[in-house]
Formats: sequence, structure tokens, C-alpha cells
Amino acid sequence: MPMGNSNLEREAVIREVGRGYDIIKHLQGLLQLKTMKGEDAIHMHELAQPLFREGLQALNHALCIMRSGVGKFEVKSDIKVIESGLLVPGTRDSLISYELNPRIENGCTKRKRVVENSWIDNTTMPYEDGYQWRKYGDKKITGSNFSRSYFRCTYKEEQGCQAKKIVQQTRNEDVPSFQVTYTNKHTCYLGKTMSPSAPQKNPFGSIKQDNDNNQMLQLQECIPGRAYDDERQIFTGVSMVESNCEWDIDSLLRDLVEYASYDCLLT
DNA sequence: AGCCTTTGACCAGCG
DNA sequence: TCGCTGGTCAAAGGC
Repeated sequence: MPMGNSNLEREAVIREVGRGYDIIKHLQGLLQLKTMKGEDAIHMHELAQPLFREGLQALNHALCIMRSGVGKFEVKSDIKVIESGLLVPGTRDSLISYELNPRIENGCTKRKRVVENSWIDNTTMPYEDGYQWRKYGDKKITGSNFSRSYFRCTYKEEQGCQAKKIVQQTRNEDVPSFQVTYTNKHTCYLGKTMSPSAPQKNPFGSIKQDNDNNQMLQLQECIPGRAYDDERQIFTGVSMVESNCEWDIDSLLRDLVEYASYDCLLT
């Protein structure tokens, strides 16, 4: 396939993912209207359902485009939207993006030290993603005004957790911007050494800390097939998106609407 | 005392 | 092979 088509594919993927992101942000706002009851809640469902479908279709479309260009354009990460879609590190006010696979053949540039199982998160809050990190390095990067910081999971020795992240500031304006590259998923259990009252440990940024315990307990009781893991502060059980990216839109829609309905009942 | 960050040295990939 | 650069290690010092 000519290179021009590859660029078109890339633009199409970016467009579709961007559309999905915008829709999900709208849905997020909808779900945070916790005061809705009765008919209002039903009306919210009517609004949310087509949005859910459209957002998932946009992301599904992006995946289809990527699949059609196997070898030229593929996600290098096995990231999934985990645990009822509630917790993806650093997603508050942030946009998760994927890098092109650097191991592209046929004359394209190769980048060094390819790291598998990594993904990039552009965020304004690089140090508040719900996990505990230990800094192990700092490097001045050529061509950048900012140094790059290297972090590994605090529980690497204790629990063998291989998660790492690299934080690179990209902007220094009123609201500084950071590019955070995560490598490997956490296999540790945070809560074993966590203080339950530590607000920065809470991955649910939009929910006030004072209400968290009650809300999570209620959710734990309400959502069938899903348990809230107090130690990891995440929902376990059904994953909404499988790691192989085989998206079943109908089942995902059911899951999301189900979660939305329980969320709205918790007023 | 234990855990953290800082920082210079070292190592490895790439051109 | 060599130099540049990014990623990691580990000692030192701070909290």
C-alpha cells in the first residue's frame, strides 16, 4: 500500500478516536449528574444510550482501520479500559493516546529501545494517578527544556510489580502539560501499605473523598457480578473491553448503561 | 531506621 | 568502531 494511504489511515484513526473521546467526555458529564431521579434518570438513559453507541462505534471504527493496516499501523500496547471503565491511570483531565509502533519496516524511521506494553497519557497531573511510585532517575533530554523523570512502582521489590512510568513535561504555561509513558501494568496490591484516608490515593477524581467509602460500598452492593477491591480501590470482575480489543458493542452498552443506572441511584 | 529523592556513573542501542 | 543519547543503577544525603 502506498505511503499516502497509511497517512490517511492514521488521520482517520486520530479523527475517530478524537470523536470517541469527545463523546465519552459528554457522557462523563451526564453520569456526574447524581441528583437525577425518576423520570429524569430515565431521560438521562435515553440521552446516554445513543451517545454510548456512537462513542463505541467511533472507537471500533478506529480499531478496524488499524487492523486493516497490520504491520504499518498498530497499537503497541495491550491497554484496556479496565474495571468497569472507572480507572485508567491519569485519565482525569487527560487524554490517553497510543504511539505508532516504532518497529515499522520499509524505510520508515526506527526508534531505539522499543518498550512493549507501554502507552502514553498526556495529562496535567502526572503525579496523581492512584499508584505509588519511586523516582529512580532524572535525565536532561536534548531538544527539550525539561528533564525527564523515571519512576518505578514502590512495590517492585516487595511484590515484583514491573510497572514503570516516564514523566516528561511538554509545556510550561499556566497549566503545564506532561507526557506520561506507562510501561507494564501494575501487579501489586496498593492497599496493603496505603493509608485509607490518603486523598491522593483515590483514583476516582470526580468524587469527593468524604463520600467515597459510602459510595463505593453502595456500588459494591448494587452492581451484580462486580466486587469493589478495597485494597486496590478498583472494581474487579467483568472487564468492559477485553485486552484483545474484540469489542462487543451490545454487551458493552449493557454494561455501561447498567453502571450509569446504579451511579444515578446513588444520590 | 526506613524510605525517599538527587545525581553522577555506567550501560546499551543506534547512526 | 566510535560518539551520542536515553535508560538504569547505586551511593549519598534529606526528611
